[in-house]
Amino acid sequence: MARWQPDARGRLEAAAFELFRERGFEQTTVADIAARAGLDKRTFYRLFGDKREALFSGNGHLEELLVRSVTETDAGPFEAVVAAFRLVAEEIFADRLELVRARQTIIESSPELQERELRKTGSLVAAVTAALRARGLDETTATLATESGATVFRVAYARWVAPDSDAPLSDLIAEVAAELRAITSAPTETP
Amino acid sequence: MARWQPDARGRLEAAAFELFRERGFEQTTVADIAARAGLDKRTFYRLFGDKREALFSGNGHLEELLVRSVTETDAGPFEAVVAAFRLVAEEIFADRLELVRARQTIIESSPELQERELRKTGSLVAAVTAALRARGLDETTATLATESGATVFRVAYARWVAPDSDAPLSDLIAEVAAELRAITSAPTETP
DNA sequence: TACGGTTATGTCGCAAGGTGACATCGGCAC
DNA sequence: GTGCCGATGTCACCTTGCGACATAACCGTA
Repeated sequence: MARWQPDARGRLEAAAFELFRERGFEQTTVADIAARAGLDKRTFYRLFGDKREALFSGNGHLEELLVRSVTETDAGPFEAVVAAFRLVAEEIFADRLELVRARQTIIESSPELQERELRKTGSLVAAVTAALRARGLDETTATLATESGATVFRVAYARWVAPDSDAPLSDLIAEVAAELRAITSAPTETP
Repeated sequence: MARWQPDARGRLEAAAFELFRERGFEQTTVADIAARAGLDKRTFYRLFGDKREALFSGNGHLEELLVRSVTETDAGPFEAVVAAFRLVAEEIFADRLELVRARQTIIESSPELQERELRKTGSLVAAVTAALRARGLDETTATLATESGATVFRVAYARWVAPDSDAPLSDLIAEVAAELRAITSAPTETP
């Protein structure tokens, strides 16, 4: 997979991450990234569709894990999705807090990157929904379960990434899921 | 608000909408849009931050309506959000099905526009969340209620826009909200 | 009505994103 | 070695988006 020098793709990702941290996303040129990786701009565009994509390569792995988890359980749809996110939290995020925070800082600094992240999570959600449907659930139920699960994850994730947090992500997910149940369960009428 | 010719902004929006329908988003150049509106490319960029923005101008109005609705009720957070979306459905969407469908077709044809839409709804959500917090709710509850409400809206909206739908959007929202309650209310264990 | 000031618009130039076409070079099979 | 193939580089190009400056239309006012 690597001929001239090993792992061109990996080098580009690393270079991009460094430069985005050093100068910010918008102040970094694709040519800069390529140069730091010892490659040409054109090569970057052959490996990544986009300048932004260099930051979003782990998503394939994530999706695979989520889909597998949701597929291999018999739990109710919402529970299955929450469990899948907790698995991901432990397998992928747990021991990478600092890295995740740095990445998050970069993303928050650029509207373009926020948009891209939204789309990425959107396609994760779509994949998980498809997996639920493959278990025989109807479209609406599957979508609702996945989206709610994703919302729970996002809220928990935001708490986890916050500078003063210390609870494990997986625990936070469980807590937030419980809160969501409380809010939606009974129509509260306050006169 | 209009000096040389009336409503430059409106003319640009209309031109963009037309051209996006005729040739597609990517095949349309900002210069094309400006030309059809009888203006210059540079003028377009003074009125819109982006080529994409030409499609997302109604959002201000929407946000205002949502925030007002959520602010002026005493209902529980989730109920308040759902009610706000139903109001928007009636006030803004109800009699514009064809327009909305055309717009949706355009958006679905371009990843860039999908990202933008995601961000737009994201900022709507943020505004509504802020409104709920102003009512004294804590961050997590407010976020969860808003995000869940938005999910309900999205699912209902998707059904409504689908080519074979006929039920009013507002009714669909109510139905989907009920389904969400069913899914999250009781932890289903299927051994 | 002539004036100056304000404001929208036009013109010009340019950096950067993104892409197609073609050249080149390293490795591999034979 | 020869020759092929795939990864990379080079070049040219279009579009987005923006800064700087020029221009023209409208406004109030004397």
